[in-house]
Amino acid sequence: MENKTASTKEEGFLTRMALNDNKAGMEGLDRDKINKIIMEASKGSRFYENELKREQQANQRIEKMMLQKAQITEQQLNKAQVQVKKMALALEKSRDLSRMIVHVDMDAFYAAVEMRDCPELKDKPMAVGSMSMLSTSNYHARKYGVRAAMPGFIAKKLCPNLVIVPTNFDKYRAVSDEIREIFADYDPHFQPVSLDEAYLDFTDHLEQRQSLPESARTHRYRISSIAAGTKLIEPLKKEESDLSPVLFEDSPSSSPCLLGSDGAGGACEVFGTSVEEAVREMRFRIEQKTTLTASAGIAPNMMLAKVCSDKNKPNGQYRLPPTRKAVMEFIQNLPVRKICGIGKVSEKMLNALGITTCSHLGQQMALLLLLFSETSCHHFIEVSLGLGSTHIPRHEERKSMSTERTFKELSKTEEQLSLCSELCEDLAEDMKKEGLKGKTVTLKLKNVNFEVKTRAQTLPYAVATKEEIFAVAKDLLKMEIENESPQPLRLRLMGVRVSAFSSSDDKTPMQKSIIGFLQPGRTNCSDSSKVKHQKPEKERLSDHPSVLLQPSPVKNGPKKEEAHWQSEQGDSGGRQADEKPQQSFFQRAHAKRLQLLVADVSTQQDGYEKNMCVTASVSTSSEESVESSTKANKNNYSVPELSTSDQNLASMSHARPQSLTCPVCFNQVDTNDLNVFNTHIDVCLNDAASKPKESTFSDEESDLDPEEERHECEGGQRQGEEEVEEEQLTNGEELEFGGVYVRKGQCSLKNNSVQKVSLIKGDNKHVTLQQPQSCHSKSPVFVCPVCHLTQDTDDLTVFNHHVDLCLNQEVLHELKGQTTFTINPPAVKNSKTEERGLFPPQQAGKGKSKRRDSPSSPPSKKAKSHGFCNTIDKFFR
DNA sequence: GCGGATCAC
DNA sequence: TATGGTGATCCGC
Repeated sequence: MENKTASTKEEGFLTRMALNDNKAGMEGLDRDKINKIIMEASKGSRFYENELKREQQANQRIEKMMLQKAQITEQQLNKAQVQVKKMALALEKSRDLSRMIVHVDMDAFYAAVEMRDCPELKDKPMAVGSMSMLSTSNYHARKYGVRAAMPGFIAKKLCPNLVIVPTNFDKYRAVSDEIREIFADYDPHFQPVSLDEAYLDFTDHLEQRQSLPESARTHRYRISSIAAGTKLIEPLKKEESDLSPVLFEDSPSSSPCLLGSDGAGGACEVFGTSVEEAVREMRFRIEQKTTLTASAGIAPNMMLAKVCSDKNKPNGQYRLPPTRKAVMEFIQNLPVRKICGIGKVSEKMLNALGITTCSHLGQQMALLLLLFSETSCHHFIEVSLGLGSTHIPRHEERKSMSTERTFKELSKTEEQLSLCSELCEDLAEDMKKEGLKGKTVTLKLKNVNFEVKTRAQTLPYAVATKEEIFAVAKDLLKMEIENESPQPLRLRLMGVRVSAFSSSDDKTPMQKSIIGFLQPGRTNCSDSSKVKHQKPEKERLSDHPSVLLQPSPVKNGPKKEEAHWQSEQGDSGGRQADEKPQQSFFQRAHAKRLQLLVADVSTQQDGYEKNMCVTASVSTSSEESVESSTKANKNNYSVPELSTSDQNLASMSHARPQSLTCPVCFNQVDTNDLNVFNTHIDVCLNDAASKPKESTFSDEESDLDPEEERHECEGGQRQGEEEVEEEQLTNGEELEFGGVYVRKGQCSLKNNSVQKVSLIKGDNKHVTLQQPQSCHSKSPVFVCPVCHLTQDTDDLTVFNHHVDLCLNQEVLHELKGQTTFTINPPAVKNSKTEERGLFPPQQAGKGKSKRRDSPSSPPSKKAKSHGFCNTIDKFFR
């Protein structure tokens, strides 16, 4: 019995992890032997157990699907069949066989580059990566079952002689640039998929090619002594590498060289005018330029081209003729797993229905229509007809940016917060390079059992700086820590992602945005103008199993390492994050007010700012330690020193594992439930509204519990500074700045470093900026009066910038007619007409669907802002 | 909008 | 000793 369970488990694991000899160079291997070794190396590990769990989940999905299948009636099936026929007919009508789509894929790219640069590796089994993970392997190693995405230590068991070379992305990027230069000669709008892969549309080139003189289709061999057709395996010498092919260069050699001639140009080869010849020429040029080989597929659409490029790998090409007959024959026995977008799980689900090839897909379409989602079915039916994208999409804007890191178990809160802070810093740096700002921050966690969790929060404004991102990520992390307490979170990976990027307008000056809004009929080319297609009503079983398909490989944006390159290709202009934005009248007026406010406060900030310098230098050094250890060995993450502010954070979260700080009353709210927390804030805001001119600013310490108070006094080293500050403070003094009142805080206790600044808005509601909460806290804590989030900075300029951003967002919302932040009924009323007049219908619709909480709506995060009336007129009155 | 899951490279 | 990082999409809530 036990044996049986064990073997079932092993089968389950192998379903996911076993060698698939799909991959080129993997045919005819001793599968059983290889799988046995993989199993022995994996069994009992946490990874193994997690894979089993996932396998079971997949099986449950299949079971559910099979149950549904059993309930399908003949009638339903017939009806679906009619529908399928209709769909197929429509699709057939739209079939376009006129394009010449090429998919190029470098052979074992990273490994090939390393072999080129280190000839000793040529005859050895080698792989690129680390003992933890391999990126790719050469063909020699593949004979042993060593493949990409396999951990190096297992690969070593399969092939003890395996040489593992660490990755060198700079090098691959450089080679990739060379290849892409060639791609651009055939299709200037080619689409890179990764460093070593791209889709090209050869249609236009072929048209032009017909009238190209033979000389323009003639290319020299890089090394003249090598006869045509043989592979170039010698390493490139420096002086040779500069020899370039004749085509597309202002080459003087107008007359074709004779094959095998030893003249100045060396041996030449003349390429014909057909698509095969053109692709062969491109591959030839790649090889001459880089000494690396590429494979290519030629077909009338991208889906087929991708499959074709795999057909004659390595160093080969395959052309699928552009006829319906040829396409359908090609598809006939093609395993579904070969289709881009159908992965392990989808394959398994389809297999469970008896579908293994694309022709099965066509035969079972009616069934699939009843069992799968509309998106999936659409993809399936297209695949079954051999259809795919016939035009290569232009550069698409990225939708998210993230950074994540795997490390040895990390369980201490302060270390986790510190790491989180670093990830945010790295991410902010990357985002700055592309001038991105996003509204959604997502924290990703993987525990030591390989269980992955994501936690996201969407803000009403876009964030970009480390402080802004960390402010959110930190809260998300703390929440998870608290949820797990008293057990610690035992992490092996942490990641931070920012998405929901603002449109280019949001990144550019406010003035432009406003003008854009006010110009009737002009589309404000923002992300919100790109509205997703509304899904039509589904005509299927209500609870269908879903297969998550990647409808088109091209939809995937560039991988991170290509982002830079992409932006060089694309427009990218005028989007620098450090660009000083032109300010609108509104912005200037408001900024001035804030500056006055901040200047006043900051005269009391010198002490803090000095401390900030210390903090900054500490975190810089810790960044380096991670940076280097990450690059050298990802699994050797060393915990950096905590910055002072992070230590404070850590200790705070330790002291109060179940609480969040209310930005209004500054009491700790004993919950980790955001809804509860929001309700609390709502109550506070209501209180603040009903009790103007007091209470938000409390000059006694009753807000803090005794324990908190004691903590605060432990630090003590800032006493001197505190005293100076106290001298500068006038208790209860209010300063008015154009309708915004600032009341400087007072400190009744010597050691109390609490300094609160109340903004009293036109409607007499108090917004509080909170300064350091405790003596040992070297970084003051600012709570944004607009978004109410703790801003993890003690730099007033940064904080000021953040508040500005928030306010700007609100102004934008106002102008768009999104009235989230107003409580003024008239604003709601007005906005409706504005929506119609000024915005494209989708946008108006979006605003409508998004934020029309009825008055009876329960308190929510969105509602919490209702206490502040940040309408334009109120702000700038 | 969120979270889990799948997929590609 | 040891199983990645980045980006995208889909689906069910």
